Amino acid sequence: MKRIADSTVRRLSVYLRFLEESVTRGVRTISSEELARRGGTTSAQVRKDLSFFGSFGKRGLGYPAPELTASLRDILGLDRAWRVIIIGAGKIGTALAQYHGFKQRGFNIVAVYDADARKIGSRWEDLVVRDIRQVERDAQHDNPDIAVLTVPAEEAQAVADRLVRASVKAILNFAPIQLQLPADVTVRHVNMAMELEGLSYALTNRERDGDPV
Amino acid sequence: MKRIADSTVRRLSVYLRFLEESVTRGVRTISSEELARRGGTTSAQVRKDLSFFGSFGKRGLGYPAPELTASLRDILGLDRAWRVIIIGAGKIGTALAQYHGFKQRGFNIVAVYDADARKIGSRWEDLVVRDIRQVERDAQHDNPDIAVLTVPAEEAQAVADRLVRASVKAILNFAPIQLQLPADVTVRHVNMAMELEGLSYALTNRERDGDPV
DNA sequence: GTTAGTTTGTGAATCAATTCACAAGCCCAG
DNA sequence: CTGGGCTTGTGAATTGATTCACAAACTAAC
Repeated sequence: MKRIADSTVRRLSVYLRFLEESVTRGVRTISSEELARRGGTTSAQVRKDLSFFGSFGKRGLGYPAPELTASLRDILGLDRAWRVIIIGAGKIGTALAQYHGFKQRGFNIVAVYDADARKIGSRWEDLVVRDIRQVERDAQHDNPDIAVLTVPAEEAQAVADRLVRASVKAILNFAPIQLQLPADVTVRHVNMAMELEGLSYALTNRERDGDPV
Repeated sequence: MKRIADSTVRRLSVYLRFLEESVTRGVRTISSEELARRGGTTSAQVRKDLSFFGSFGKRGLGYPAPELTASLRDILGLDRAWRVIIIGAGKIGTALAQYHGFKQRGFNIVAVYDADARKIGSRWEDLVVRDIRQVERDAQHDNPDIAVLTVPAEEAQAVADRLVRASVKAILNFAPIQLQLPADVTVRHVNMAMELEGLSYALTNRERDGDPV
């Protein structure tokens, strides 16, 4: 199979969310045009994205919503539960750990870690904050699939190195630095400072880039 | 001036962060090669990105770190303070409101809104949670530049419409839906569910896409 | 002042993503 | 069971982003 672009996978996620909502509303069939409108793209793009994975629609009719939903869940690997650990029991880490939307979508938080002795041992719902230094050892029986990194930028690389030693193959990084990692580890970045700066740029250069004010 | 790609602006942000750190360490000069290594890209890419905005380096030597930092701050519009409002006083909104890194970088939170009567009126640091229904009126004197949207997906579009009426021109959207907005409003998305699903896809299809396991 | 060694800035070339455009296939009405 | 009206699936064309590759410009050493 051909390599699928990141941007394609992102869009599948967007389609899936809208599809799930449509299915609960009882929608049976949906067109690429409708998916495009709600996904902020074009119908050709939707059809091309889906065509990488197969032929899901009926000409003249559209896509069967429940079946397409199931196919996308399968493609994205969402029909199993993933074991997630959170590193960093600060503001963001806390908010994420308490957010139940993750578990609902199959991302189960199995442990929380921190380096701060004052936080280690404290309890959150049914989890106890553990010492980051035991993550390599813990990983041998916990087998975490995904690590969410919410530590300060200065510590992020060192923690990431630990995670690599613990055989974690996927990292969601909230620290505003580019992690240096082996090629078999997948990283996604969530960088609010970067997004805000992007907005700052857009506001500052509005005229330049041709948006009518 | 030519339209600058989003991906370019994102990278400038990354370069800036590393440059600021380098300057505090006393670094005087930095090469495109070094910026590339720390920014997860190539030296040609760094030079091309910077060349859209001018000629900042000296051949044979590299870029003067303090001057380049200042230029990037200027390009990104970071030499002024931006007025930010947060909509949604839930877990994420709370975490963001309390995060002082924003103010440090010139993004001042001037108000927090919610629709829930139980939250309205409660105090956070020096802010009082306001009723979302007054955002249009408040905007006339508060003049917010950027709105951070941390409300449930179902409400996000309705709130975004309010923000448009309040003349907000930039939105940072944490809700997992694609907002429909006029062309003169810039949106950036932070979608953790999407990023996690991207990791799920990568883990599921690891072999396919050629990463040695 | 000359030379060796660097590193930038940038057109040209390549690679990747998106859009176009239309044949093929399906539904439904009559 | 036939024709009109839609919508998919997909090569081809286009647009956009990245990488290549090298002349130009600088430093430092002698």
